[in-house]
Amino acid sequence: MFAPVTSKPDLVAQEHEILALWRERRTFARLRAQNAGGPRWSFLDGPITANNPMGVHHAWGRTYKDVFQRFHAMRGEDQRWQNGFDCQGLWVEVNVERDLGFTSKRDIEEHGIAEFVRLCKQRVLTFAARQTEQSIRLGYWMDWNDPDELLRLRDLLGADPAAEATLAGPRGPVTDRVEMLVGRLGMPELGGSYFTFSNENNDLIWGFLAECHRRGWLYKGHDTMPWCARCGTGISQHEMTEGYADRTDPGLTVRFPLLDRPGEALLVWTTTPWTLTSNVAAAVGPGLRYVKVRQGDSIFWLGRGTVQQALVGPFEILDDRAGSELVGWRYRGPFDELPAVRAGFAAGGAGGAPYEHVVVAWDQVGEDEGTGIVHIAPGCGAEDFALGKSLGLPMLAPLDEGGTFIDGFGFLAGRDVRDSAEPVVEHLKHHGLFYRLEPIVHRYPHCWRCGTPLVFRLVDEWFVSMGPVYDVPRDQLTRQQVDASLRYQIMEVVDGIRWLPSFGYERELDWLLNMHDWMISKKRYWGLALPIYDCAACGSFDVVSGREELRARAVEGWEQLEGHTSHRPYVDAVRIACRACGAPVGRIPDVGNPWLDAGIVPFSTLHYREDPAYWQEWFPADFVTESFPGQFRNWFYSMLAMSTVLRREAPFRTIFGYATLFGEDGRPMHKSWGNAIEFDEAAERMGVDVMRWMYAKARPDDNILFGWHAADEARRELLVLWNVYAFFVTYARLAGWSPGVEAVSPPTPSQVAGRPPLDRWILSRLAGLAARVEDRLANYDPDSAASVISGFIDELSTWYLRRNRKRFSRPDDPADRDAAFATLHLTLAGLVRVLAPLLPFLTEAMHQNLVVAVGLPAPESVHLTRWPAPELAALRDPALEDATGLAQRAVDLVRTLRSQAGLRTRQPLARLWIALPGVAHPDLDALLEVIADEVNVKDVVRIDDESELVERRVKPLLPKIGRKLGGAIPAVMAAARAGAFEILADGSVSLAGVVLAPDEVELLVSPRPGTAVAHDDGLVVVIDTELTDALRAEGDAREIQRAVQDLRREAGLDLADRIDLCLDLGPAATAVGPYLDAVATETLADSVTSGPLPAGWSQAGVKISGGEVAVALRRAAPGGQPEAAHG
RNA sequence: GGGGGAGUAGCUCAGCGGUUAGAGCAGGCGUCUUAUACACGCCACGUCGAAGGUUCGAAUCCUUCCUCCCCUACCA
Repeated sequence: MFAPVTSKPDLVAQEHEILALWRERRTFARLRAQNAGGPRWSFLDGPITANNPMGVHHAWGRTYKDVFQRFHAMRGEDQRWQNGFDCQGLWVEVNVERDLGFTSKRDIEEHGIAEFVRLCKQRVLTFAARQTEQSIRLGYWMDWNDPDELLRLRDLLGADPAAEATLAGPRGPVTDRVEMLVGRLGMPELGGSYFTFSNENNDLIWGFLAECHRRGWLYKGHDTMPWCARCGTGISQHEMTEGYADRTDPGLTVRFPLLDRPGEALLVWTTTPWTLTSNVAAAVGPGLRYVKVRQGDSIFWLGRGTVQQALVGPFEILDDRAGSELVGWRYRGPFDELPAVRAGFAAGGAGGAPYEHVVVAWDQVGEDEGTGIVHIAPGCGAEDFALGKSLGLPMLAPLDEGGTFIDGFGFLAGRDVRDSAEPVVEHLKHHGLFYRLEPIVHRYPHCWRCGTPLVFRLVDEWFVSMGPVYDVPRDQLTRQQVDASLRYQIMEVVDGIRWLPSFGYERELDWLLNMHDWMISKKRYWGLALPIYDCAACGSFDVVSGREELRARAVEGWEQLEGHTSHRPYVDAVRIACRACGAPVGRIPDVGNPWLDAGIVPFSTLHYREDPAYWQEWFPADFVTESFPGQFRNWFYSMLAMSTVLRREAPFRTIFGYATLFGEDGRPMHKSWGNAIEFDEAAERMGVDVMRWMYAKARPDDNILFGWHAADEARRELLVLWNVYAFFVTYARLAGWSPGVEAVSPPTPSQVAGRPPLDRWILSRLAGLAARVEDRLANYDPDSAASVISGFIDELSTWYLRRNRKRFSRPDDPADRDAAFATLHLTLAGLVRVLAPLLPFLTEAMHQNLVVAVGLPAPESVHLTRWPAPELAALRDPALEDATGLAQRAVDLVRTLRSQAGLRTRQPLARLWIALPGVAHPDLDALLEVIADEVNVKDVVRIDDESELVERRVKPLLPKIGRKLGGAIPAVMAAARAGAFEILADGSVSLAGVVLAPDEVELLVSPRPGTAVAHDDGLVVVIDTELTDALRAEGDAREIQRAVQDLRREAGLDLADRIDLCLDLGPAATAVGPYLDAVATETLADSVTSGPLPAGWSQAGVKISGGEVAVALRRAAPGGQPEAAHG
């Protein structure tokens, strides 16, 4: 017997029950065991940063991951089920700093790097545990670590990283030092999620870098890079994605007095006053015109095209020269008295001779902004650096890592660059160099992590060369050219990948073509220790390929690393002998760009090094998916680059990208905007199946607008399904119906041949659904799968069930009733399997009741069943589906007609005529009865010739005749609309003085007003609107019945309660009398009496055609009627 | 700054040469229903961002402009 089902389910409570059920029965472990050894489907998880609780935007991607994994599991495919956590890098550092109240790198060093790194590891474990719990709540099936164990490990790490501890692994307990256990997480002996801080991950990155070095692609660059003063690190081009934001800066115009032209000065504009301290040149455009102007006592030089924007107040033009004539003029710099400037100029530029400020030519100079004369500080700007390098100018670098002016910069020394604008301006004013200051708003790069505006700083960083860009199309490159350029090799790999949506392919290629070399170093603490050994003695450098090599080559400090993971500070202690000169050399202090950590995952997690056979089996991944904004230059890129270097092949076959999640108002979720929804809150208020349904239905390449209203909409849809299920269970319980064994064996067409056409129809639709959804999911098209399912639920509810409702509640034909139950049961049980990957909880709840609770010999979880399409395939009957579709449309047409004629459906009609030209199907007669029943018509008459019921129209086909007729078109169209045409014998049409060939027009039929409606297939329906007294009386009886049913509900009666009924019919009594038996049956009335209504009964009035009628009822005394209760 | 996309009903969007511009949601009215949750029917003259142009015909193609979004960038 099925367990009772409420029509108002508590989905959230139910989800918690299902989670407990899965835990208790170890359902996921059984699924893995069941599929072990099956054909492989390799999914590679993009690691989620374990730095905060997961958000609803993560839940979107994780829903996709779970849907596809569950789907492939239902096809019997073996999978790895490994989640990943991204662990290293600035994300974590910034939060740990914040927790500790740190504001600079000095704070970290004073606190101790070892302790800081340990806190970073602990933070990762904290949020890995948290995200694990949340993911489990989402129904995301993965080989999760026990979150409590992760937290225990975190606490042990905090207590004593060197202590021994034991973890339970899939192959038995593993004992090691706590720190090393943390480093071994995700390895086969421990199982569970992979962590990018793992020993294996870091070691394989060393191998990758060593390989880059072996090929000569790794180098140290000396350049001005964008730099975050707060984080104390360079920002690579890869990280600039979300780094630009509008910012207001001082737009400062200053005077550079000319040494050889007394009283004259260059006017120079800058938005970064601090860089004036390091000015070495002023650049003019050699092709631009420059003018000398007088303003009061002052004489300035500036670009002719800039005088309006740059000058304040009246001026007089005294001279006009080409920029090239200004080149070589000497001027006095704004900060010449600073020791650092004097020293730098004395040392000179590339030539070594002492240097003076001078005007130089630069073809990049424009006149759109500023004064047409550009202040050049090669130590403070990327383009300045390039220019300075080409001209051999001296370079002044005023800032240290923390963005503080270094010694030698006088009154600015020790001052933070972010607070330097005002003192610089004061200094200029004091020295008479100030001209003008006004704020300017412009796009300026900011640190992607902490939001601090970046400065440009002269630094040494390490790069992986992407190779040359050739000035020819890709298909004209030679083999040698490609072999010499990593970027083109990656492009070749990209060619072999399926990109969804397809524009991803173009975008990735575009990025690859335009990207700069990959800056991999970060002057930070928590991250991959770059295995680069840069020898100060001889200037050569070496890259160590792994921890084993380091051990073998260590000449000192190994004992300090022993027992620790290869992180700072312990790894910094090790020195090796320089291969070139033999001197002991230590590691550079830099850590790695975090995308190295995620990019190596196709190798590290698949045991590339330790188990090549395993790697061969699972590489490349069949599928990866992440949100695409930003990932083209991050995870996608780093995986592609690393796989290309190591193997020159694609690390994944299909990549599925999806867009961005916003709040319901279309803006990014933001706590202070009130549109943010936390994952936990969403899960416990809307339920995760509702969330998953929203995600599944969203178009992946569109942004999703997530909110409570959207959730209500999704929930309503799920409740339609739930209500079908609740209906089924309610009536099956009332009827005492249970499914037989045949309910779980694939039904054959002959088994269902005797059932009514609508039964066979819904089963055919189900079979089609399973096939279609399989096709969609196999092609990574989840939204289309969801909408197909949506359509099916709709027709199951509003057509199949609506039409067949009575069959479930009537005992008069038990065979038919059982057929209805069996059909609906099979349909629901099958639908649940098709939906299982998308809605794991709702479907499991239904499966438990529909299949498991009644003892059917089937898997104990819907997620252990196989994809149902193959076993259902034989039930497909396209011809029946077509015929039924026609009937559905006919019903729609009749409803429209009734509505137009003011005849409610409750009022029976004598007959309708229907024309079905050319339709023949063995079930047609039965379907016509379905129509008659649905629209409450006594008799359906099929006619072949609809000509008397319709009028003809002609529709000229404009695309065909447009060119030919030209200006005559308006007249032709008007004639067609007016019906002023003649159909000639050969089928051509004459109108408005023109004859159109048969293939130039379309002949249509349309209803004569007030009678019928034609449909596109030539389907025509007409109703007989004439009402006889008998029809009216029957309609009245139905009206009374409706009133009684409403009254039952008002009185709070149960579905099966029997009643005593009393009617005060008045003059209508005679006419309605013959139909009262039927009313009694439908309303479960044991007795029907007439006359004045008894006091104390529930009462109501109802209008019928014959006047006003009053009804009253009460619950009948139990046992008053021997007949068994039936709905 | 460069490149791309988009501006259509209150909201989300479809239509992308064919004369009467559609759908879903929200709203209004009605119908059906002891599955009370729905569903169905009807209701949209909206300057199709603005202005020009091409055409028999423009939301659709072209030009200019306005607004927004995305990608991209070393601009002072």
